Amino acid sequence: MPPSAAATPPARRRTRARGRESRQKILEAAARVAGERGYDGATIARVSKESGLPASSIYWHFADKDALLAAVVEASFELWLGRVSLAIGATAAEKVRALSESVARAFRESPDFLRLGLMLALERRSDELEARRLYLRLRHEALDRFVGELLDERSMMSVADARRLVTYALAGGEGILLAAAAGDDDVDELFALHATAVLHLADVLESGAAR
Amino acid sequence: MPPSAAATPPARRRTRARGRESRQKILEAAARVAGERGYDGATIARVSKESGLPASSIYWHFADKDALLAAVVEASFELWLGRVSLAIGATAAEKVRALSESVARAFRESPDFLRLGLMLALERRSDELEARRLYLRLRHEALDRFVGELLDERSMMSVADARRLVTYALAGGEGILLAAAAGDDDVDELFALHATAVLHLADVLESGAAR
Amino acid sequence: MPPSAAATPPARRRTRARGRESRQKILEAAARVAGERGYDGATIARVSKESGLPASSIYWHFADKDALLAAVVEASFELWLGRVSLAIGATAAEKVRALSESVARAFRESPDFLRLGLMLALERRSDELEARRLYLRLRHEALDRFVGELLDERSMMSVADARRLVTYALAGGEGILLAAAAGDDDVDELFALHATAVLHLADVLESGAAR
Amino acid sequence: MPPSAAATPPARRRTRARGRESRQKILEAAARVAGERGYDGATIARVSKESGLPASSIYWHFADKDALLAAVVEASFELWLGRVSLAIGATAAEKVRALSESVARAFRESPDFLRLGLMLALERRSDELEARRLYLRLRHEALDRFVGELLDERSMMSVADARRLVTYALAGGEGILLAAAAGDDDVDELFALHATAVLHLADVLESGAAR
DNA sequence: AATGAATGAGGATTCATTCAT
DNA sequence: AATGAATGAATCCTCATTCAT
Repeated sequence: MPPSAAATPPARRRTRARGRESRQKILEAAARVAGERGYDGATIARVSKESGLPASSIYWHFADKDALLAAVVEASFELWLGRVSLAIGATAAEKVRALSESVARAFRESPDFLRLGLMLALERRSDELEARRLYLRLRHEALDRFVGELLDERSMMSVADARRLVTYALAGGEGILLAAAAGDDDVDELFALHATAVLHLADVLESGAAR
Repeated sequence: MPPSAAATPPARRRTRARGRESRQKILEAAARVAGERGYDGATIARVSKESGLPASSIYWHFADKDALLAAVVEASFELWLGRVSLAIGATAAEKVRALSESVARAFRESPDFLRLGLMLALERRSDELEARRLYLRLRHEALDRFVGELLDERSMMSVADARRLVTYALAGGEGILLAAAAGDDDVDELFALHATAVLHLADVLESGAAR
Repeated sequence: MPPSAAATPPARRRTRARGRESRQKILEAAARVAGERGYDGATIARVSKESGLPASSIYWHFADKDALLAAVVEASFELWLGRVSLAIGATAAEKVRALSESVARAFRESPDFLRLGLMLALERRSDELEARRLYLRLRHEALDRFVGELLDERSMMSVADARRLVTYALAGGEGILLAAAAGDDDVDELFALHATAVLHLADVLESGAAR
Repeated sequence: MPPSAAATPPARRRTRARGRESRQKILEAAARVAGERGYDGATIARVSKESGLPASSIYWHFADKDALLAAVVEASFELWLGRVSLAIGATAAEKVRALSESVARAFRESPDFLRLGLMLALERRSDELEARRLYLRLRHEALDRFVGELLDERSMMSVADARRLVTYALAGGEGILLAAAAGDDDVDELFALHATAVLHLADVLESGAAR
């Protein structure tokens, strides 16, 4: 049924500006909804209600639902990456510790976006989703960047090992996020354990005795 | 209304038996579909086509979609738990190693069911899903059982620490499953790293220096 | 879904007796349900749940839904008519008064059945309902009987006038039932007014000045 | 997404206007169908076919079936009330007679809408219907208005008596409508009797001898 | 005398999307 | 830069009914 005109029609401003604003509102609403109910659950109607804009307006800003969610993924990922401070430190141990910590922080700060990402990763449908493809690509790129940061100097770890380590560090973080979603609430302790584990693995890998 | 005479009295139990069979077919079809496309993607129409039974027949066996998926979760979980062989071993280290290994095996063998579980865990909708609730409860119970197995003798680990360790072991496994879904394909290596990490954490926790 | 076997399977008794019993239970359940929600709302599933018998058992006792509701109408009408004591009295006035009173009583005592009747009367579907036809026929017959009772002696009223009077008496009662359903709760007062009105009309009609 | 240039600026307000039109068409179709087959019988599919608009369009204009039928009730009631000309007259008798007549006329002219109303009034389901609630409320308001018209000058009747009288007048009309639906076809004569009866009751009530 | 199981048709409602303005 | 209105396909689920046992 017609959405019965919620807010007051705001004084006609710069149309361009309004445009950006609306787009932003839609993106935020979509991020919220998709973070809560996944790709399928993020219906256009729900995004419309949440953003206050009619469904047809969403289609003015985005080609279709897939494009909208891809845009959400892109924007959110950017924000998230920004939050993951670079792993700085003189020794490898320091760098690994810094990496662990920043991952933990980033996970604790953007649970909504990450939940969406994980849901997208789990999807297995035949019609490939652009949003999913993009998430996986960005995740991959982030992983590469972390590897680079870990290695840039004379490290005793091989590239392959560094990649393994970073992959494990990330996967562990995601697993903890999942455990949190499943109700295991001592997330902080889990992250602490994870840090210990990753440090140990770094040690092992560096000393060459790797797996 | 009443027929004039009695019918032929032959071969009893046909419909009864067929009922069980159909129920099973539906359950299997639903498990397959839901493992692939999640709760929302597991439409009744899809399950109907996959199982060969009309949609209305599905409703004879299950109250609604939620009850169907809850039944899937229950049956699959049972199967899965059966696959996780008990963690036997004399020393704590042996038991931890056995635990790691069986978790790894179980994860590699039932990826479909676990994917469904992870998707359910990530859902965050207002209308609570019975299927989700059940999955979380069963996961919790399994965790408890693992803790019990780890502790039953004179262990130097506190109950709390054992729970932490098991939770981390499980979360890590789930994270690796996720990483696999995200395209990191060296799953075996990740599980190897995970085993090393869990063993190390067990050591740390046992020596009392627990965080 | 399968109704999960509610009551204990009662000790196998005379099958014939059980048959009548079941039929009765179904009839009562159907009367209740149909009195509450009308013909369309009286679904076989609802009657099944209310009676405790499976839907297929209902079809063993009744050819189809229409036949079931027709049986309900027949049985209920009989009961109802039994409650309307004959209009006895020496003078016409006394008889009219007796008629009014017994109608009022009967209406107050069988509201469920009467509601069903009124709903059936209001139906206007192309596929004629047997239940509806039967109700209308029985109502007509009851009306005739009342007319007969009013007239059997040397009355000054013409047959046509008596029929008019009885029709009005009945319609008024039905209207009051409706008003009650609509929330006008002083039903007793309305029946009192109605009695006064009918008596007056009897007077008018008898004195020949009838319209 | 944004087209490169502006479109031609001609003839505004077409879709807007069509919207009202469609809504009206749906409302009319629904009134027709519901008047014929009641609430349950008024399926969305039927209304869709009758109105010429697809089912999904009906849901653009109305939240759900209940809201649609409530809108039907509201619109029809308004029309109906408009038809019941005010009860004017110098003496009470004249006013009562005018009331009777206008009620009779209104009943004869809007049988479809009234049948729907009566069916709604008779419903007794657990999930309360908004359409039913609205009908009852409007009927109540109309009753109040009639009472007001009957009383506004120095009348010898108490408010309570006036209310009784009006309630009886209305209930009688409804009963006659029902009798008509049940096949008693001398509706005009019944209304004549009813007028006589109501007039007499007014007399009785005014002379203070009220029951 | 019953009943588990099945089924096609139809129930209300929501979906993503389009189009004229 | 938007948005009211529309729409066909799909959603979940219920319907009356049948049939083998």
